[in-house]
Amino acid sequence: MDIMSIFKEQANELLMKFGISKEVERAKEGFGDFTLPCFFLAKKYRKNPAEIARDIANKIEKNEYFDKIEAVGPYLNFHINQKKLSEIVLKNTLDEKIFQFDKKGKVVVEHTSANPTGPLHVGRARNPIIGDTMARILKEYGFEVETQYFVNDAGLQVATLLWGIKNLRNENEQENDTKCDHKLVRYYQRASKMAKEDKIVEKEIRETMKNYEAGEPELRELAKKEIGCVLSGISETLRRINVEIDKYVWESTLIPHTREIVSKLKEYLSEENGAYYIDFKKLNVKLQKDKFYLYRQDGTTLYFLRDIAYHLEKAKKTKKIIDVMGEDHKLHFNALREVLKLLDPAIDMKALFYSFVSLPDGKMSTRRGNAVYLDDLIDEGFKKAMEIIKDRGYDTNEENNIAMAVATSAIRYSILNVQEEKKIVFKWDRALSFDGESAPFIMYTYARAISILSKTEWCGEYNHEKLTHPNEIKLLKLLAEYPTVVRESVEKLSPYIMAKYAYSLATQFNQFYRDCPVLSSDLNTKNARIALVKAFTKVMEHVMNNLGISRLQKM
RNA sequence: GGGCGCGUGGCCUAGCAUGGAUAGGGCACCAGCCUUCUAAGCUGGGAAUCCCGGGUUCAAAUCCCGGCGCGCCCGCCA
Repeated sequence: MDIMSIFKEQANELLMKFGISKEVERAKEGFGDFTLPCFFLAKKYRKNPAEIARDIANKIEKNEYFDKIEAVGPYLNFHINQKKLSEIVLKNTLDEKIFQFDKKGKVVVEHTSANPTGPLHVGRARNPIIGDTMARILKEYGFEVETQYFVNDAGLQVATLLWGIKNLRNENEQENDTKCDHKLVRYYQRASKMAKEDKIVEKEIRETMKNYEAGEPELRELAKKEIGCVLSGISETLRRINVEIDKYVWESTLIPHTREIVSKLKEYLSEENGAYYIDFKKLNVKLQKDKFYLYRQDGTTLYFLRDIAYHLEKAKKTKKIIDVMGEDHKLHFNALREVLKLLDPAIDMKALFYSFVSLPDGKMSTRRGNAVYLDDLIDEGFKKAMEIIKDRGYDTNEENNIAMAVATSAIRYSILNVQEEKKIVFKWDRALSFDGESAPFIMYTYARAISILSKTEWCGEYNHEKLTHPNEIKLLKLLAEYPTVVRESVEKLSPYIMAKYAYSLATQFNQFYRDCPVLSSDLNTKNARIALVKAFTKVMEHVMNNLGISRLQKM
């Protein structure tokens, strides 16, 4: 239930009586709640906007939803009736109607899909954090969400890893890392370096890829074991930052379907030295390039083809598909969408693109070995949090829980708090910020609220008219925004809208906390304030859940 | 060279879609606030040519055109 729109519609209705169909806008802080800038009426009435605003303000009928409708210069400002506001917000939040959204059917959200050649690094981490958060918000909005990870076990990168494991691993080598992703990445790094310098190695890797696609049992076995192991390392890291993937789809399982798909695309195909590509000139689609290769000269499949097969597979489940991808995939995605349009016109594909996370001195790359691993960042955050809480009298178990929750939530938030299309330059102190606009700030605020509730018994009754302090009213208004925030995050496919909301909600609660004592107030005020704190914790729980930020009762 | 995205105090960031009222936050810095619901908090302060130049408009950070800078893409890699 969208509470703010109830008030907005009331305002629009009042204006309809003047023949004004332009909708009111949200007013700036200090100018009421909604406003109608009257400039656009100036020509029609041949009067200056301020005069028009004044005229309307004099004639307009108020109703129970508004206290005051006044002209301020050329603006007509609407002030919401506070009692009506507190009544509606408290009631609908406490009985959870504010969290009810229409059911919207299935959607597949693909995210992360990092090559299983090594540990997740901080550059890659933007994908699961944005993807998982988007999936959570879609769920909240009423979608039935399935998240998927496309496991690239068929391409050149993975063949490089397999070749490396087969040829470079020896029993004398110390493999101190306990996680496979960290243990095996060295072979990938060495093998790709060798392939660059040595034509024979490169040829062998291509041979490996070919044999793997052809289904050679020994290689299949090796891949299943070792890639599976790297992947379990990656998913363990993901779990540490509260990311759970519903389904892993291995690329190699799709290769058998590719022949059939290609036969349907025959009329758009061209051949060059035995390699096949889709010619976008034949599709009459203008992209930055025309040739999208499906098969190599040696007959092995290419990512573009496998991705077509994968998306058709997704489309069997639902036509609504959302891909979370780095901005480097934009051209690929546009081409993919065009091809899928031919194969299944009902497919509704959307993409959430994000820009890269780089290091101050340039790109992060597993292959080049200059990446900051996500596991290391989490460990570092854990240490930092431990340092802060070690003298606060928690037992070891609690300490570990709190420090881990703080570290992982802080990392998630530092990514989510930036608009997706802005690039991020990684800095340790920024990624692990615990003050100001950060997850720990939000978690701390929540813990404060919980602490109040834990110190009192509440009868469940309240008189909403007791809430009159400006910081009570502001908090109520912000709570009322929740459904709008969810909807906007979904419509714009932008989790950061939710992240910004979490911060403003926490900030506003802290203002309330400072000015409006709960437990020491007279009984009626106390009960109303408890209701408000309760409402706040309910909304905040949903917000934190949307963002994948852990909730702590104490910290 | 072409395409896409970004450019806001020392650093980071919101606002830009749908032009409007003092450009909102955070970090860092300075000065304050813990005998009263958790100081990971709160209050106050200094700090901005909204990349540059044109244009549209009563009004431009926001729209249009032209530059500049940065990132990404233009692979029989993914």
